[in-house]
Amino acid sequence: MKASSKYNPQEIERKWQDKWAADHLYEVKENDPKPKFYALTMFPYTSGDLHIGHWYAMAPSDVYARYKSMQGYNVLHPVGFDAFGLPAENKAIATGVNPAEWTIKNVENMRRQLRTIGAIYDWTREVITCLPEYYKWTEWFFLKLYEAGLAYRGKGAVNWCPKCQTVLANEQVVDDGVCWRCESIVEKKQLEQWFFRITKYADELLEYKNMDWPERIRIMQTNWIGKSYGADISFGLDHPGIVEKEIRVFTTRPDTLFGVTFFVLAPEHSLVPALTTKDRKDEVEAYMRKAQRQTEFERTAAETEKTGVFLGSYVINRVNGERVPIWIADYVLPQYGTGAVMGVPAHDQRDFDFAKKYGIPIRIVVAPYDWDGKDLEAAHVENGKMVNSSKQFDGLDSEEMKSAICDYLKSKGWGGKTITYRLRDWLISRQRYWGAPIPMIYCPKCGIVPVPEKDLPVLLPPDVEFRPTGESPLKYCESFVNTTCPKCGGPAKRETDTMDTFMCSSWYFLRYTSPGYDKFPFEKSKLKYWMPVDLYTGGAEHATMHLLYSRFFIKAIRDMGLVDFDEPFTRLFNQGIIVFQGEKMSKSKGNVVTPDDYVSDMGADAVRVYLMFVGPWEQGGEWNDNGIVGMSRWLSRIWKLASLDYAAKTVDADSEKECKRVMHKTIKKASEDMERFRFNTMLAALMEYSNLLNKISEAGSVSKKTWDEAIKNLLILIAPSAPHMAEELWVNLGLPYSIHKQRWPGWDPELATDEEVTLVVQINGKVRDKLTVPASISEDEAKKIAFDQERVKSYTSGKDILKIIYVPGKLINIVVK
RNA sequence: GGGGGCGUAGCUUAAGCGGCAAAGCAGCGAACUUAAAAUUCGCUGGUUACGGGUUCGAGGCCCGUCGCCUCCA
Repeated sequence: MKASSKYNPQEIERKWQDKWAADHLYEVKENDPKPKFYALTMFPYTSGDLHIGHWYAMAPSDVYARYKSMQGYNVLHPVGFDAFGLPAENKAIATGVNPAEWTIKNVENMRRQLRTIGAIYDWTREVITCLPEYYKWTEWFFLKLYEAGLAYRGKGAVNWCPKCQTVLANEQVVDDGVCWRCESIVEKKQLEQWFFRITKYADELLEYKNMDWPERIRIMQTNWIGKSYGADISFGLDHPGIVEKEIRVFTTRPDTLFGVTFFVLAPEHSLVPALTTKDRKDEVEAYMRKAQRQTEFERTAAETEKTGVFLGSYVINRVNGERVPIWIADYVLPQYGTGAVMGVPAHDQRDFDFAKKYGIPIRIVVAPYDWDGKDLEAAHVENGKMVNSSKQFDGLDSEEMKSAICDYLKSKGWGGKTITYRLRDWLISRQRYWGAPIPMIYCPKCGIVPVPEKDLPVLLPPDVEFRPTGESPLKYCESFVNTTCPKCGGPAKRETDTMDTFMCSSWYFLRYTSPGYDKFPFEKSKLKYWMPVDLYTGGAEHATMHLLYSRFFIKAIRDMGLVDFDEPFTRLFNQGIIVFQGEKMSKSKGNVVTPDDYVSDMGADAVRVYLMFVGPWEQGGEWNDNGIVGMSRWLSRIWKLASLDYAAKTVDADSEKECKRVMHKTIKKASEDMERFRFNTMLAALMEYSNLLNKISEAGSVSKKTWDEAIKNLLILIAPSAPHMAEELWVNLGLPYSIHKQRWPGWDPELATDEEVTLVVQINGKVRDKLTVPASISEDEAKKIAFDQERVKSYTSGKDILKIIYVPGKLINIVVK
């Protein structure tokens, strides 16, 4: 039984992975009397290699899933691959290798790497989004969204990435206006594209119904949706040669309407050429060209100086009949609101700077409550009392003014209260090959016709030519493009754009519930059993992309009657980032840590345990080669402890008690830390526990029975974290296979509390003595003992005792003078 | 510029309520060894970023400064 005295992870890890698989130990069934728990980790993109970041996402979530399973839940913890996407296609363009081949090869490698983690993945449920059996249903969902009026074709200024040769959704343009994937500067293009009507759900997306999500992510989504209350206001236009008689603006500050002293259009605004007077023409055109060259970020950043040009013409502020000069300025963007804003320098800092620069009057209409009548040094953006706004409104508080002016505008037909959102509809067309085809047909007679359901999937043609220009090969694939109209049977052309891969990831968690089902995207009864996801873990970078899209998707199909819940992910948790040498790991910096070497060297259990120990999971941590060695040594010490032939020598009651007490304390601590994902502190507690057991083993101070129980619990507590080692030691002790089917232990609160405590005695806040007393000691008794101490007497004799502070179980502080 | 978070031993992190500043690694020493590695035992290591305040008592609370991260503009 004690044959293998040395910890040899290479040998046992492989052995148990094979045995668990052969025994179908982790395959999950729905007909289980235990309560269900769906623990999901964001599936990886098929980049080809599993790096340490993947491990950091997957190993701790596996620990938690295992813990839930030992607690008596029927746990679904699946894995799959996000397999469509640009890198595969770029590879094809560069090297000629087929994207499907490249991807599947990567899947195979990553699958092999994933198996080394030793997770409880049920591999029978694996999902790969680029396989026809999966993307058939992605297309099917597109058709359903189209039928529901949630997918439409629209024209607009879109984000175009010149390097990826495709359009991007707003969410996919990050930081300084660059592509989220390749960091090229994004350009604007006018194109016809497919959109999903996510804005229809803007309000419901702000509800976060029954969602236990980090505040941070909710704030990011709320900011992204950007609901703002304000007013829509019409300004009069009377210009020879222009049919329009008004320009409308949106503002969140209708209360400042009487303070308007200039009016700004985006340089791209369609009325700009007509509104430009002859003498201003050259200057205006030069300015428009300059604006075009700048990125959105450069134009709107707070640091860049605001510039503009007067057009020479005017709008009418209807509430006071004033002629307001029209300017163009690059800080106004055509795609936000109406591409026009009213300039109120007294109450908006950007407008203030602009007015100062060009000598435009600054008129105060919202007076600060303590205003002395002097000019402002900076814009007054807070509330105040209305002035200079006609008799009807002067004296109102600016908050009251907001609704008063809106009512007034409405009564005159000049506008009124309105709500706007920053959120735009989700642009899902991609001019690329490696994605799920959009199942639509263009017929010269019938127009846009959806592919009938029975003809799904629209398959990607395997034999296409990848051009170095980056253009989609589908456009030039005759056999793909040319088809017949399902309505009239005449010749027609297929849509050659494919779907944004975020569409694939908006429903993959549904597919895990019904592996291989071919009549529908999921089996309704199984979906009903598992969904919603109880715990979803992954990186925070998906806050306004994947996580928002998935929420929209579920709401959309709920309204079609396909599911009966409102939100896909009940609890969300974001792990932090593992850095190396103080920097985020990236291929370009060449500081990527590959887990494979560490796994073959020290074992998967050591890597798992180390990643759990580097810091709180949500915070991430620093990868350090020395650190993992320490963890590996600790596992070796546990190996030794659990393998040694324990013999009781001098059994004493105190040691027995202490052993049991620490055991119960450790169970308590480990359970509580598990619930909070504080794996690092859980392991610290397990270390202290194993250190104690080590001392006991040398002294032989507890009975064999107590020892066996202590070791048994140690192994169970470490089983989720180091599953291979725990299983091997468990079986070696002759205990019934498998440790992973054992119940997580409970603790006895009475046994977990200390019988004796150390009471600190302070004089004037300084520690002067320490007493060991029974935990149940009364206040009077404690004080009496404290004052009996010689050390205490030496500090108190001859002095006045002003105050005694007693904190039960902690300290006595005697204040003397 | 605004919101949020963080700053504790050389490194990575602990200290639910304000109440003994801890652990792992690294470092040093010892045992074992011909020697080393490995292992075991022991030790060292602190102005809790800085400056003020509240309190009997502050790593924690309040105010200010500096540095880093993050979201928004």
